[in-house]
Amino acid sequence: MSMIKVTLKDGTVREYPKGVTVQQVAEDISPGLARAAIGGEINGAPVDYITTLESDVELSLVKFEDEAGKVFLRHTGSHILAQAVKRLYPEAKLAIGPAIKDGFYYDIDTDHPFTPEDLEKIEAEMKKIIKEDHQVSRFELPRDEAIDYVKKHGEDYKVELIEDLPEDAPISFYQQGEFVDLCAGPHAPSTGRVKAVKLMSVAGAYWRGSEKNKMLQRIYGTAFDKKADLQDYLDKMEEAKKRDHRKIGKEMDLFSIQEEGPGFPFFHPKGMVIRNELENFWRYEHVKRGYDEIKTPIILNEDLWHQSGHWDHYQENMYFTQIDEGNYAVKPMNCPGSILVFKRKMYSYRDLPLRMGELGLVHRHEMSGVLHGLMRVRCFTQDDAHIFMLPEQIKDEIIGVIDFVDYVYKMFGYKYHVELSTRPEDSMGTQEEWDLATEALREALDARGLAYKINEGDGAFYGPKIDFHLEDCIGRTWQCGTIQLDFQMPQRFDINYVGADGEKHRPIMIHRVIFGSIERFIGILIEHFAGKFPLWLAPVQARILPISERHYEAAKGLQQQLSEAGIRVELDDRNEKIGYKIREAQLQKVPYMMIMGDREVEENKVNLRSRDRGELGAVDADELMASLIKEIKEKQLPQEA
RNA sequence: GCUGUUGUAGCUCAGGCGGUAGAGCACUUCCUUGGUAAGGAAGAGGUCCCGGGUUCGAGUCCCGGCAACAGCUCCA
Repeated sequence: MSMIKVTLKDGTVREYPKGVTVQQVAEDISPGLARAAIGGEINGAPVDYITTLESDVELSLVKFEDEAGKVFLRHTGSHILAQAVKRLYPEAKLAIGPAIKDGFYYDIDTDHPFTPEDLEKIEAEMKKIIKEDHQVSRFELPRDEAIDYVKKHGEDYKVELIEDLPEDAPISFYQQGEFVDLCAGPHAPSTGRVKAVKLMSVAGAYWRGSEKNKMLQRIYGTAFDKKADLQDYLDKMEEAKKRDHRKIGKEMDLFSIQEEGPGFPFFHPKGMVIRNELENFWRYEHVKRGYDEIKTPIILNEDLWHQSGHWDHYQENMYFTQIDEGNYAVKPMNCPGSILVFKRKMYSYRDLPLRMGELGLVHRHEMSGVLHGLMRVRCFTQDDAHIFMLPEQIKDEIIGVIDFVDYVYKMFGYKYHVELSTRPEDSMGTQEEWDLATEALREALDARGLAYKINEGDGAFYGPKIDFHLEDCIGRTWQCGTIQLDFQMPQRFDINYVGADGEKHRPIMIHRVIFGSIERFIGILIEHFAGKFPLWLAPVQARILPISERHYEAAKGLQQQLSEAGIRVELDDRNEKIGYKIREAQLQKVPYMMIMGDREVEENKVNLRSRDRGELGAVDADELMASLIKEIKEKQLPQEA
């Protein structure tokens, strides 16, 4: 019998007979390890416990707590789900069922719509399957036999999947008990390894992700190897949902979205404070970086949109209107307006780069199903800017914007990831221009050493873009900042500058936003801080809480003093106990509470309580004011106790 | 837009089998003047999302809209 060498992660080498399984190796290394681990990786590629080793390999074992281990387990979870569904609904056809972040799903085609009660039944059946502890085994079939096999079982979707597999790909099946599924693996060794499972929700999903195809039912679930981990996960999700900007927005009375205007948010007084602070900050930072500010109209003649290409490439997202006999459109983007401002006069090459910023209100007809609080709306303010420049200025300008975005996001304590979106199918311009533009963005990213992923075909219709994505409370990511390089609009609008040679030349254009949209950015902001805004953004920065009526006058004096210093302060002179007033202020996430009773009034002090750090003790009124102003000016982030 | 779920007081929610609505919080008034997360009492407050239909009678049953939520697709 021939022997093979298995090199383990720690460098030790062992010899085994050819055909040894990963599980046997694990058992051999340490008796019991096979219970603690779930599979392995060979050269970084995950493999099952049941995988047999045919030649010399480097093997590392995957444990339950590893990310890879969770994927194994959840993949098996999705098979258990499919098995349970087939037991309860034998006519159901299976599509695909992968592991995803935090769980798994399975797409199922059946006329029976799954209700929440059905999910409970299915989950109960899954627990039975887990208890039955079926061994998971793998087998391969030649292509024809594989197709016959799934056809025989009426799994039409699987037929399609096999037909689309590459010619030489092995076609593998996984079996657990009576259930067999086409699957590349890897899997947990047995269904009993899945110790905790929970079905989360059902939703529609198109077969192969195309809305032209039939909509299937997707059941989402999650699985863990310990019951306690599942509970932790559910608790965490519960906790995260408390940060939902829609919930906090209502509780703190920041904004609302009414039935009368789906996707058109209303900003309340306290929400406006945040908006205005952000805009003030935005203006200050833009002036510092050499931007001018403009404002262009919301409604413009239809011809303009023909010229810009929006008519051909963006029409289904636009709102239209009529004025006198003329056709007009509500702007979905600010660029054409900016270009008209550029075109009003002749610029010299000495004026470039010309950076024109605009807090521009745009309207886009988004499909009803995609609206989501402030994150996805139908009218929003882009913190836009268009940079007109010479070809040799491209790289520096892009880098300048990348640094600008980084500066702003870091200031809020955000983590972000970057994507580079390339040419979409519906687009204009030549491939050379697109290649050039894409390459310029790539170079700038590389120059800054930023990691990014490529988002194929997701660019704007006029150019490729760099996208900056921020996370919400439950880990969904939202595109905020973006930098788009555009060779098209300058041509379409025939804009020029006069070069050193006295001739006309075509400038190149960058479209960019930092916040993305003020609305979305506020949504992210709310979830990021869970409503506990830094002092400079807090709608109410301080609340004065007098102990009883006889302290009202001194409290009013302090309120006056703070207001005059520009601090947003409220006085709670309701006839309530101090504990009650503190509770309310705390729930409203007011950064500072100033308690005034006999002691404080007598000594011209306040007893300061911080939202994040609790009681801070008596502070002299003047000192207090100075420290508040400092904290606001420095835009300090909240400090936890 | 598609699939599923939901829509009752300002907010969060109850209302088995059809008989014109209830709780807690918030609000108003009174009592209480209380020192770091809810003092007490009384009161006011509802086109039960909208429009049809069935019925002697619809918050409840049927049909059609609208909106929200989860996901898909699409995007800042």
